[in-house]
Amino acid sequence: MDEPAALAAFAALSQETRLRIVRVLVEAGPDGLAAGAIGEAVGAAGSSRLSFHLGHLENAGLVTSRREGRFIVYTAAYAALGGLIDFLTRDCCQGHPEICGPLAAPRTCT
Amino acid sequence: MDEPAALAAFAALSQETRLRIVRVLVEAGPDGLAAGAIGEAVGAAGSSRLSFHLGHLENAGLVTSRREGRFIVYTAAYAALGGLIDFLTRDCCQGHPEICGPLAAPRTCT
DNA sequence: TCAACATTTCAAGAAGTGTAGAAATAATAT
DNA sequence: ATATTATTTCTACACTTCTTGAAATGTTGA
Repeated sequence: MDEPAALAAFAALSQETRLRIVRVLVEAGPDGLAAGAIGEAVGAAGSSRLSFHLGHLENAGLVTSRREGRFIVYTAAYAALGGLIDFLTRDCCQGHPEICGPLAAPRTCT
Repeated sequence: MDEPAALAAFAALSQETRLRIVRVLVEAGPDGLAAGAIGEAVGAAGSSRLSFHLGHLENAGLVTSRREGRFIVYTAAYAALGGLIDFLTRDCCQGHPEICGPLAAPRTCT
């Protein structure tokens, strides 16, 4: 992930509704979730607002979409999220690995 | 780091000048850098623009400041950056550790 | 105390972002 | 064909953010 992509990702995640969408999609797993279900989960059902935010996230590369019958199913882009984590980690250790200490330790899933 | 703090951090990092400031400060290490030096490094010297962005970053908890004689010295808040990385990592693995795979691997400094 | 330096605060305008409702598109079922 | 369901696109407006220049604040040295 390069700087422009990271900027876009940060901008996408800096909005409550969008951050919620990403979390919901991450929980949903690789199968993804239809727009309607996402809307219900984040409290923006059937609205143009949802489309707006989903579009923003897709633009930033944090989610992908596919049509499935009547539904449009969104999925978290795990690779992009990982790339963002790497970007931050790199930034934080830049030239001074000793500073970050615990940051360089493995992060495990709880 | 909780959700509101993460939102503020993402918002702070979603701006080119501010992202540059953070990178410069991380490189500078724990001694930090005076506002003037930061301004030169990021191409916003002697401007109120710089203050605006530094204030934004400080508000988000990503940098701290202290007066040193005539200078005001800013330092990267490494703990906050680490907290943000943890937040993202947690989000990404939420309920589905097997999904993230490589994300759960140790991140090392290069 | 006065002058110079480093940085911030203030005020105003331009640009960008988020929200809401109505109309448009796409797929399915009758 | 028509109606129904799912979602997006369009338009307009309120709100926030970024930038700029001028004035104010705090610190040091002569």
